[in-house]
Amino acid sequence: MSRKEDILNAATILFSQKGFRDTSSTELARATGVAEGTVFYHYKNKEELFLAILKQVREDIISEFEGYIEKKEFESGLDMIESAVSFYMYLSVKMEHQFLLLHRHYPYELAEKNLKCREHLEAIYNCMVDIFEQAVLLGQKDGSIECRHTRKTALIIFSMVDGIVKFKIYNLYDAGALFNELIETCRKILKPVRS
Amino acid sequence: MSRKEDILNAATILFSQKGFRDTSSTELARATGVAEGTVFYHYKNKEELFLAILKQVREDIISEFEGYIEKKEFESGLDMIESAVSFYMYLSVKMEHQFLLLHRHYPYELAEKNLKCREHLEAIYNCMVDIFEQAVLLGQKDGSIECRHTRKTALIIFSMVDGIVKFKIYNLYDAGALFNELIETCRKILKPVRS
DNA sequence: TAAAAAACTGACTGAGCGCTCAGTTGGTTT
DNA sequence: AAACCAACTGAGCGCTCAGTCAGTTTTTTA
Repeated sequence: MSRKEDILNAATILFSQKGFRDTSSTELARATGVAEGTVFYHYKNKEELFLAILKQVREDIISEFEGYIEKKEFESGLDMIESAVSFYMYLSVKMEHQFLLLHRHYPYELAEKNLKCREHLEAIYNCMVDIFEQAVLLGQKDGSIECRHTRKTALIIFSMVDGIVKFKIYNLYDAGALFNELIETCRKILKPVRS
Repeated sequence: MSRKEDILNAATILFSQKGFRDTSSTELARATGVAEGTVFYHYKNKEELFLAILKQVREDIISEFEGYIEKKEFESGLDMIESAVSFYMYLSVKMEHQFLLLHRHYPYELAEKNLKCREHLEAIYNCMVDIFEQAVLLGQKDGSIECRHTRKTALIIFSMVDGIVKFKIYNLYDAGALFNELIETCRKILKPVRS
């Protein structure tokens, strides 16, 4: 792995754990095992390094999700939603640093003034909500799901899962303990009413 | 209002908008209209000021919620849940600075090393989840709600609403547009299955 | 009304910050 | 062997920061 990648990887962890502002360039250099100047040789400043990280996060998360959706076969739309929820929870552990970074405030602050940053964030969220939406659409066709507003329902399911993951990340509640309940809740929200 | 309160109020807004680290003591002083030394006369350092803010947030949010629950009469447990959800969304606008502060990462980071901070955060979340739980319990008694795990269900409903509010705060999606859908989703999650 | 106490001031400090740049290195080309 | 180059180094620069403190003003007390 190149030095440039080393710096990016170390910075991903440090920024996610300590925050962008609270991670000094001295720390970045020491964590990577290079001189401070090397950091700025590869990235012209801290902000550019952060954007490079976000680009990487975007590519990693999207390729993970799309790879998963492509590979797996789903019995129904409802099954696809449940799978997507499970996979999101699994990814939040596997890619904990990246997810922690996305649950910090800095990216959204930077997005206010930096178009590229906003683009990365939107790409990440759109990819994920799109998959939920696809699943709802599929379920509406095959009859496993019944709901009025496809996009809005996808958003609500997503925000519910994301909210649970946030609780875990912030050490407020254990997300794992809520997993079964979460899947059951999805079914309740989406399953056709038997009347 | 005393100077001390002035500083606390100005700091609440600045910390919520710019973050703890990115708000300098010079800025705090200028925003309040006092000398820099005055800030440190009343609060021995920035962290203590932050804790004082969090204590205030805790008291304000809890008194708002408890005041609301005490005053209002609810037709049923389900009605109480819906009211609580609405009230949470209403409060997130009315007390936008306080809510924004709670959606930042800093409080949870400080909570890792500062017991008092952790206590404030837990008190805030417990108060809110408790109200949701009370409503679920009430609904289980009066038949308007059917669910297996009271606390877990309360947590999921809460995290869903909190997730939606986060989207609004981070400028990703408009929470208002999702309000009706949100209430409808609560009903789906909680209403007894008519079979 | 004088003394004491509390509130307040703002210039100042040392530490730490992001970032620069002149210089070194080791490998490749001429 | 001379010239070249990208990669890398780390001391140091200008600047900002949280926090201090000696001194002043305002309020309370006796």
